[in-house]
Amino acid sequence: MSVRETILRHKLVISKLRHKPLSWIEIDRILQEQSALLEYNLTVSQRQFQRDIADISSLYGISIENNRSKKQYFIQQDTEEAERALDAFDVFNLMRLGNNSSKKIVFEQRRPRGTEYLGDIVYAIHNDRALYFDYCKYYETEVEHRRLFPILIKEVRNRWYVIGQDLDKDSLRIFPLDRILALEVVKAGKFKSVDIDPETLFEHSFGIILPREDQRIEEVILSYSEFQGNYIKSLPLHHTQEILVDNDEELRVKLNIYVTHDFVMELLSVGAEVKVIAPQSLADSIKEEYRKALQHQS
DNA sequence: ACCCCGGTTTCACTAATTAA
DNA sequence: TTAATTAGTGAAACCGGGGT
Repeated sequence: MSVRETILRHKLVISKLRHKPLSWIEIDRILQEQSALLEYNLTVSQRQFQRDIADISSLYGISIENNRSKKQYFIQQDTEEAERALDAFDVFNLMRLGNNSSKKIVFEQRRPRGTEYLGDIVYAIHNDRALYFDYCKYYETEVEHRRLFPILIKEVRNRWYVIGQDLDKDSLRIFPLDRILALEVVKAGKFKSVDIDPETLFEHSFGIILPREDQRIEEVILSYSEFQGNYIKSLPLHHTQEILVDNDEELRVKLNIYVTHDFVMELLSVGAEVKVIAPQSLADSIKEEYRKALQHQS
């Protein structure tokens, strides 16, 4: 009957349901078993369980539904957000339950990600507001004031970015949120029409680097070692990734993207695990990078 | 000692779905 | 189509903990 019990119950229900759908009878049984195991009483009435479902939905954005023909509850998961919500929920619980500086859980060290501004920025985008903020170009040293008309926010590799029209420079700019300070949402009606489709803007970009004016989308074919191929299969480089060959010698994939600097760096980061099949220009620039790297070492 | 609050249970009822 | 079963909802009462 404590808050702790409620949270524990939510966690248990979600993790079990995530594993497989369960009927109320089964859920009740699981809660009973766990109550015997732990020193908490997690058993509740079915009515309360209904409220839990509602609470879980509003707290974590995870929606539990019932399949009436099978009489089973299950987690409705057909969106990316739902998946994200579950991830966030896992981490949340890890941090809560593994509390008071347990040495058994090691989190990656990271700086604040600027996510505290996410809400404001989303609001500004929806309501055609401008953003005024200070931007630290190089960590903490110099700060410049920026005025931006935000168009979209995007997450790339655990970092959030806001993309918009710079009101002073009158061009499209990208700012990582973790270097934004003192953000203000300001009314700025006149800077409206920006001719950009957020859906397609980054469609063929590897990360958040926008292609140059004259840059073309290229068909990139890569051959990964079997070992590295497993990573590539589970976490595709790009949503256009297509598997051409998958055997015990190589994983060959095709991507349709702009070859930008960050993409080249990504390929370099796995060293000899990847071979560029096409285009030749990319293979050349990889070779060139390695050649320079060799020269740097005495 | 007392009250208040929030989570919980109980109960009565409705809605949806399946079985007959 | 109807009856039966079960999920879902609302209201009221209950109860334990925390604060005054």
